[in-house]
Order: sequence, then structure tokens, then C-alpha cells
Amino acid sequence: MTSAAGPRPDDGGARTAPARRPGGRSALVRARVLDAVRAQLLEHGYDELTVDAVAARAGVHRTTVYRRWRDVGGLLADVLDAAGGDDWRPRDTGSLEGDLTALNREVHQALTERPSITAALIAASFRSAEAAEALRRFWDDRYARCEAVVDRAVRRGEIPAATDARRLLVAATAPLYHHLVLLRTPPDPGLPGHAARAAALAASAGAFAEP
Amino acid sequence: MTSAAGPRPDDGGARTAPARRPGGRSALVRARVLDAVRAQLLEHGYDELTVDAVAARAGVHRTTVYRRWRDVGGLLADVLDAAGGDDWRPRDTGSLEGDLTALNREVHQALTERPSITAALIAASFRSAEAAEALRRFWDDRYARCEAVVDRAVRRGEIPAATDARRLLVAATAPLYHHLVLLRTPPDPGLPGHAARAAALAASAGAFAEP
DNA sequence: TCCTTAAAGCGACATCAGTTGCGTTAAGAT
DNA sequence: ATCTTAACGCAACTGATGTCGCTTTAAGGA
Repeated sequence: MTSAAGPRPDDGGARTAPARRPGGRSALVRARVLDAVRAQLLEHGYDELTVDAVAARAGVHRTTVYRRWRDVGGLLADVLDAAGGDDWRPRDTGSLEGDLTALNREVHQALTERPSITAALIAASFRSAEAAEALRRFWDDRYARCEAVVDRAVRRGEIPAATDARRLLVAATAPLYHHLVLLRTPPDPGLPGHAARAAALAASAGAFAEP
Repeated sequence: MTSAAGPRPDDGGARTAPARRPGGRSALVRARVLDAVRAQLLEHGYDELTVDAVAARAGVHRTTVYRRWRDVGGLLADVLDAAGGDDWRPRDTGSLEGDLTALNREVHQALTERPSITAALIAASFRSAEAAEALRRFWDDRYARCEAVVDRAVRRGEIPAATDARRLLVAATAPLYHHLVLLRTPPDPGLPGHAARAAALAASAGAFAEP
């Protein structure tokens, strides 16, 4: 799947090509709407991110947005998918703890900056199945890329070869999400480092080794 | 603060007692409404938990609910506060990893049962400041009680005496919330044990020791 | 250039969350 | 027993969200 541009009424079979038109007005409208979503989010935050506001800002009719994106969650999902195809890679600092700390600092930044698109998407994921799916895809992609961090640590001999990369990565990052998203404790600049160090220690002790 | 029964228009000074009436009809209405919230949540889940449905079910007028609880978040906050004064204590299994595993199993249960009041409250906390506050209070209380687990482990000599209890407890439980609430991965019965073991290992390696 | 039709525009409508003003009931004090 | 007034009942209203049927525009193929 590439860029999700809204509901796609399935061709049904292999007849004559059903003539999609993703190149002209549709694409222009989509670009204007997604730009409006980003701008509205940056200027007024998630609370004022309504379909009406986005449509007005994009100079597009309300029903157009409702038909193509269904709701705010659908809009955010499309924004996220559009931004997901970037070339992000985890930093290489030379040590597992360093890599995890750098990663955690990025997560910390993404969750505490105001306004935070990530935080908005998390909030939206509790109201919209589309947003929830997009977020799941996004995180799945990010964690997959982060497995490189674990591979490097294994190659350096820091941790066992049979280490479960996902479990290690979740152990390192989960405390950040827990504090900043769920517990809503005031941001602690030491948190990224602490969580990274704890996960790295557990990993080198074989806590994430497969049976 | 005891049981929050709605807005309390501050006496302002020490005049004659302003004559609250928390013992009669008010209390009856509150009990009926909170019962209705629990019943509605159990039968139809969070999505159908509206102020109107609760009011109808409680045999009370809509405006009464709006005035006393403001919104669904306020209702859930009151339910949680009412249920927060229980006598819950973490189990004592004889080892840190055992205690954390038992704890994690309870968290896992609370988050995966359908319907889950905890999950409903988390969802509500993104829409209602009152629900967010109630949830914060609830978790703060629970984590405070769980510090007993860490104290016991210190006394047994499993972990350093200077261990930061909160950080250890968050490290143990956060992966559960991350998987079940945010990542929405399918429930893994091994997860409570895995996360507990990793946190216990990190703790014994001194990962949560104070400087 | 012309034709077909997907997608956008438009306004009317439906629904629901939440508010307001006012009358009614009954808790608790005298 | 009587009085005061907090809390509840009631209905009408506002505003935002989301839908529907129809018309208009223009993309892309002939």
C-alpha cells in the first residue's frame, strides 16, 4: 500500500480499468486538505482540529472532506501515512545505551513539543479506527527500523545473539510513553537516559534472550 | 478530599454553615447515577456511554447529570474515586520477580477484559480533564501501595537499598500498557512474566539505584 | 474535440452534546 | 409544624457533527 487517499471502492474484478483519477483535481484537493490539517494542528492544536475548520482552511467543501476522509481520525491517518515514507534511521552512537538514549530523546521530543502531532494522533486513535491503524503501522515501521540498533549491539558482543529486538526496544521506550502519555507526570530530562540504561542493563543480563 | 460529589461552590468565608445536604436525595441520586454508569459500561461498553443513556437508565433528568458531573469524563472520574478507596494490596509471592509478575497479571487482566473500565477511563482521559485527573490520582495511589514490593525486595537483599521504587515499578508495568493500550498488539500471555523478569534483572543490576 | 463519469460543490436535514431559565420538590434547620 | 433554599425536573434553545440527494465541474479516454 502506498499513500492512502481515502475510500477505494474496489474494482470487484479484472474488467476494463475503472479509470481512477489520482493525478488531477483529486490530488490537488488532497494536498490542500492535508496542508490545512498540518497548519491547523500547528496553530490551534488538536482540540480545534475539526473537519469544518480544515475544510474552510483548505477552501474545500465540508462534504468533500467527510466523503474522502470520514472524520478527523481519517485526516490524521492520511497525514501520518504521507509522512511515514521518510528516510528516518536510528542514530549510531557506538554503544547500545547510547543508541537507546538517542532514540528516547527523539521520542521525548516528539511527545513534549507543543503542539505534538504524535500526541494528537494518539488522542485521535481512541476515537477513530483509521487513526489507530495508521498509528499501529507507523510504530511497527519505526520499531522495525530500530532493530538495527539491536543488531549492532549483538555484533559488538554487548548482548546475547538470541536477543528479542522488539522486546528490548519496547522495554527501553515504553516508560517514556507511560509517563508522558498516560501518567502525565511533568517531563523529566533524565528520563530518556534512565530508561535506556535500564533496558541496556537488562539486555546484557540476558533478560530478552529467546528460549 | 473524600468522595467528590460534584462542584462545590466554596463557602467563601466562615459565615453561618451554608447547609450542604449530602445525606438525602442527593446521595440517592448519586448512587443511582453511578450504578447506571457501571451497568451501562458493562452492557454496552464505552462507545455507548453517553450522558443521556446514563440519565435515562438512572431514572434521572439529563440536566441533573450535566450539572453535577459535567460530562462522561466526570462520571467516570467519580466512579473511579468511589472505587479507589478499596483495600487493594500487591501480593507477596516471596520474590521480586514473582511479585512483579503477579502485579503485571492483574494489569493485563484489567486491560484485556471486555469491557474494561480501565481502558474506558484511559480513553476518556483524552477528552476530559476530570477523568485525566482521576486516573492520575488512581495510578499514583496504586504505585504508592506497590512500593511495598520494592521494600520487601530490598529487605531480602535482592536489589540495592537505594533503588528508586517508582522507576522500577514503571519499568515493569509500562511495557504492558504500551502493548495493550498504544501499540494494540494482540494479547500475549507471556508478556506479564517477561516484563517482570526484565525489570527485576535490571533492578538487581543496579539500574534503578539513586546516585 | 467530444463524452463519460468520478469527484467536488451545494444546501437541506438529522442527530446529539451541552446550556439556560424557570418552576417544583424535599432536606434540614428553627 | 413551618420556612428556606439546594438540588432536581422540565422544556426550549444553541452549536457542532455528520448525512443525503441533487447539481456542477473537469480528468482522462476516444
